[in-house]
Amino acid sequence: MTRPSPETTGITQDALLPRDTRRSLPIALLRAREAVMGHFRPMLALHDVTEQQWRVIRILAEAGTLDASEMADRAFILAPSLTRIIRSLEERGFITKTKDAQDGRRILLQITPAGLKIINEVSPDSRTIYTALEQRFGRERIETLLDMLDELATLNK
Amino acid sequence: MTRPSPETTGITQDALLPRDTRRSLPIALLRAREAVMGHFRPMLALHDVTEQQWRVIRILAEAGTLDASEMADRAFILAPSLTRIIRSLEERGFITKTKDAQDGRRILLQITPAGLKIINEVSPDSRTIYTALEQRFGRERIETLLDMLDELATLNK
DNA sequence: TCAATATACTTAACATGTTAATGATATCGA
DNA sequence: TCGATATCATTAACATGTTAAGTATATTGA
Repeated sequence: MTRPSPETTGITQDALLPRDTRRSLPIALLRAREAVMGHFRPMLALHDVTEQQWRVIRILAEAGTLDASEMADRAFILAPSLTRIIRSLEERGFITKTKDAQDGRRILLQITPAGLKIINEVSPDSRTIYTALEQRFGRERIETLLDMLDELATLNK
Repeated sequence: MTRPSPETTGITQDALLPRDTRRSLPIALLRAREAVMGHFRPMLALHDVTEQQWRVIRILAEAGTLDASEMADRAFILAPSLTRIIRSLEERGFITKTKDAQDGRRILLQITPAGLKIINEVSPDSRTIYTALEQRFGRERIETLLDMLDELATLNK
């Protein structure tokens, strides 16, 4: 995995070139994420939920009632996307949406029995996949990786 | 950062619950990636290029002429997205698109002088941001992280 | 109290992600 | 040689990402 010589790159002013793309942190993060999701996505598709829809109902099951802002934080979904996902999940009967009585700006989200049903259907498959990943990559190393990723994510906070 | 007790989560059947969302590898990868791109995106926006457009012209500058499939591999962009990005970059005069004479299915991509101009404008800013990141996170640790991410991405190949 | 400001969510507009289907060209094999 | 199959790129359709603007409600401070 050495960098090709300038003669083969079509460019010679090496000092002006950006970093080697193959060691780019953003792309490496994308590839890794995609590799991981590649294991989960087909299974989620079988249950007819998208990755983001799954994140939202899963977090609701985990945390109980949440308002949209907190959900956006936890699921790491931007507000405009969340608005659409909430609409879709509500139409499909997986969650309910009510206005907060104390603060009329806030929208409270709650999972429904149908939502819990999906959770119970998907969770075993999800666990199986995750366990296999853990065994292949190593539980310890996943923990290490999670710690590094968290540090990277919170560098400027 | 301990998991809340079941009483506060709205759920009691813990065995059926998915893994703790806060230690989810896909979300952690997303957060980390977003944190990194958060440094670069505003700068790219000033130069009026998206992250993906930047990846494409940067790889073209690095590698010379490439066909669309190879570009998709290297930039980690799916073919349908790449089709649109190529159209946009061609309209803006940053790349040229020609049919391969040997294989009529393939599209050959090449960077233009205008494309190189953008590279030369953006690269210094990009390097500055990356260097700052390296200093804060540690060059060694970035290398370690890149290795782990690469391994994760290639687990099933 | 009330005007200015801030916050929570939504909408708009455009770019990209994702899967499936399609069209065009190459390649393979009987 | 030619039909079956594979490969490359595009299109279609829908979901999400991203930034900016808009709407409604809360909060603040003179």
